[in-house]
Amino acid sequence: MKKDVINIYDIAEMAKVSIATVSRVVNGSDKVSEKTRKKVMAVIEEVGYTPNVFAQGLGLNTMHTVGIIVPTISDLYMSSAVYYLQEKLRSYGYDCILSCSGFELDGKQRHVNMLLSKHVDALILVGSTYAGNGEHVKDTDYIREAAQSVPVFVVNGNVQGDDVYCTVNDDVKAVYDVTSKLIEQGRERIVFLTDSQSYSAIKKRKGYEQALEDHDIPLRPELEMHVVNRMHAVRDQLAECKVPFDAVIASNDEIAVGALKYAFKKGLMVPEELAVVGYNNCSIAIACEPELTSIDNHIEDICYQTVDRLIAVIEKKETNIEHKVVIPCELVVRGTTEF
Amino acid sequence: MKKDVINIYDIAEMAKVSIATVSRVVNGSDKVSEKTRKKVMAVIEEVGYTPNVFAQGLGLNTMHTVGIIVPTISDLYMSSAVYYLQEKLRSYGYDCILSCSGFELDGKQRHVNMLLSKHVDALILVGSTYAGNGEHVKDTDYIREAAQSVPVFVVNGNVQGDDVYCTVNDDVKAVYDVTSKLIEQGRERIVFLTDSQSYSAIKKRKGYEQALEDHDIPLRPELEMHVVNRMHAVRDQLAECKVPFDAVIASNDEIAVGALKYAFKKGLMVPEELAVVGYNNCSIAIACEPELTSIDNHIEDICYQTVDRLIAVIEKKETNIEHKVVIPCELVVRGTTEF
DNA sequence: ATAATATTTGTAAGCGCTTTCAAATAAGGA
DNA sequence: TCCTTATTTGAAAGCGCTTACAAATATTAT
Repeated sequence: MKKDVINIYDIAEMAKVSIATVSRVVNGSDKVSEKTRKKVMAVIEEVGYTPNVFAQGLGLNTMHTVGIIVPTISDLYMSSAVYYLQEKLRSYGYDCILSCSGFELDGKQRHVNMLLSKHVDALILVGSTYAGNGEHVKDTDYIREAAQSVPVFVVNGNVQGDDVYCTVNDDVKAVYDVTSKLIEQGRERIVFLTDSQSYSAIKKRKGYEQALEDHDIPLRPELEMHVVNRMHAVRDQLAECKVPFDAVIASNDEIAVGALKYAFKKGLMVPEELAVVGYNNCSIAIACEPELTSIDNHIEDICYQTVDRLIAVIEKKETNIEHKVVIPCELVVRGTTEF
Repeated sequence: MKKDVINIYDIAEMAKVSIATVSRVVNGSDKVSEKTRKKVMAVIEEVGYTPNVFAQGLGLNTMHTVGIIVPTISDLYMSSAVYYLQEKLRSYGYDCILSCSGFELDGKQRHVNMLLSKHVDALILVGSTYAGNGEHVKDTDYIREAAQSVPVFVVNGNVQGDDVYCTVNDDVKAVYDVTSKLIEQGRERIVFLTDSQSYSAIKKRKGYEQALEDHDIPLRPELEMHVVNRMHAVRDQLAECKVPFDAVIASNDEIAVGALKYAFKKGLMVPEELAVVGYNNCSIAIACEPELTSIDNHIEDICYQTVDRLIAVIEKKETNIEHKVVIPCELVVRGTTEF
């Protein structure tokens, strides 16, 4: 099966130079006379030589690989994040090792350690750094610890630390704005639905609460609901809500569709009787009818920003890279609101 | 940043044994007396030693890593495949390097080579081995070539070759059955929608055509449509169909939802006036209203089957592993049909 | 108790590459 | 032309690990 693989010695011999010279031309660097470079390159091309990554790694202690940890990938938000991240990384010549850790802390911790032991050049953690009560909790200690070995980049999470870099959305503003818009259209009983206590969920809630406050609308705890991330469950949970409501803001599109299903079952007109706003603007948002107004978090921008800074950190050894970058969201208006 | 890393020599010294012994206990294998094993383990635990993968790789020429190549990951089918694959692989102690190659042949080829140069232990290709005219074409030559270096596993594609292993659905039967069911309910003008010429698309079409033939219904070419994989495009394309129709079978759920949107726009009753069947049974199938009847391809089973055989091949060096395994599909009935 | 055998441990030779340092060659100045 | 300096090359020492083989120790049979 394995076909004999040719190594640097073979090339050296064929090109009649030393292995050091071959190594130099392979790595582009250093001073090699144009003549010998051509000669060596010719041989390399001819036999199709690629250096052994292990040996290379042993020497350089890098494999041009970054580890990506997501809680799950069977979720449109996560999968598109992974897609953009790996695409951009590849454009810089880096591969990525993917790891789905689940949502639990110890899973994440384990996966971080596994990736570190693989000698990745950096780590990217996507989403869901639980923030507990809203404070900066020590659940993120393992991230800071990992950052002692390798720079860590957090997508849509907030972690402070020396070699930790975050890229986040301005979720507070996005939800504040859309809530305000609903209020200004005369809706006063706005449900806020979220499925987690993640950093971004907390920001979204803050935007919601702030908007109510600024418009002198009392906050009703019954309208701030915690749901599981499944459409039918959301639908049923809404059906049990005692207090009437005329709008729903959801922390992702799946939950929003659950709200739509609730309206459908109840026979409510959308958006007239119930306005619904989703989040992430993923493909599910246009699968339903009417199509979902959703807040687009520009995940593509977030990922590109993240990778750009990652490369800057690990390659150029730059030191003045921003530790936190905020990407704006954009409201995409469709049929579930009257905007 | 990088903290000093301790190596096998340190452990050997601390445990007062040779590095060979340390290596033995790390690799679990071989004969090491229980006493020394405990002693060494204690030291390892205490200082938290993990072997350097590069050095390990240099010796063993494996890194316990498999490469996964998907055309894209921002697609629910692909992302769940990746999810299940990597989950199962990890349970065997393997990591995976993910690579999104795009749908083009040369992209795939490039990505295969990149992964091979990373010394993966095996390669998994998901979906879309284009089959051209339905024959076994040489677009798959690069796969056979890759299989000379490392065993290759194809999920939902059909490639023959020495070290190539395939796991596929019985799509012919699934579509045959559902088409027959529609016909037996009196529907005669059934549209078949597909977005590709992939191996599985061809099987699906075959099932469709066979069912028509067996029920003496003439095949109408206008009803076999090739569409792009975007809901609105599908909707508009259906609107342009000159021939009337009363059922749609789509090669994935996204396309099926496009058909639903067509019905909605036209004011057609679903399922009474138009029945719709999707494929893959992904979350989008329950986002729409009525919810989509869809053929579940049991991607989880496919992935597990694939990984089980992969491990059997690369670890146990077994030789009588099946080269092709067929996983049955299951029709999940919801509101878009009258089954 | 001693020889013969089985078990455990250690020594040392790679694995393929990078890189320092010295040697060889080319270029420049007198 | 010969000597000094810049440039290009090569020899060799690792990087941290695995593993064949030899040495040492423990076990069993006689």
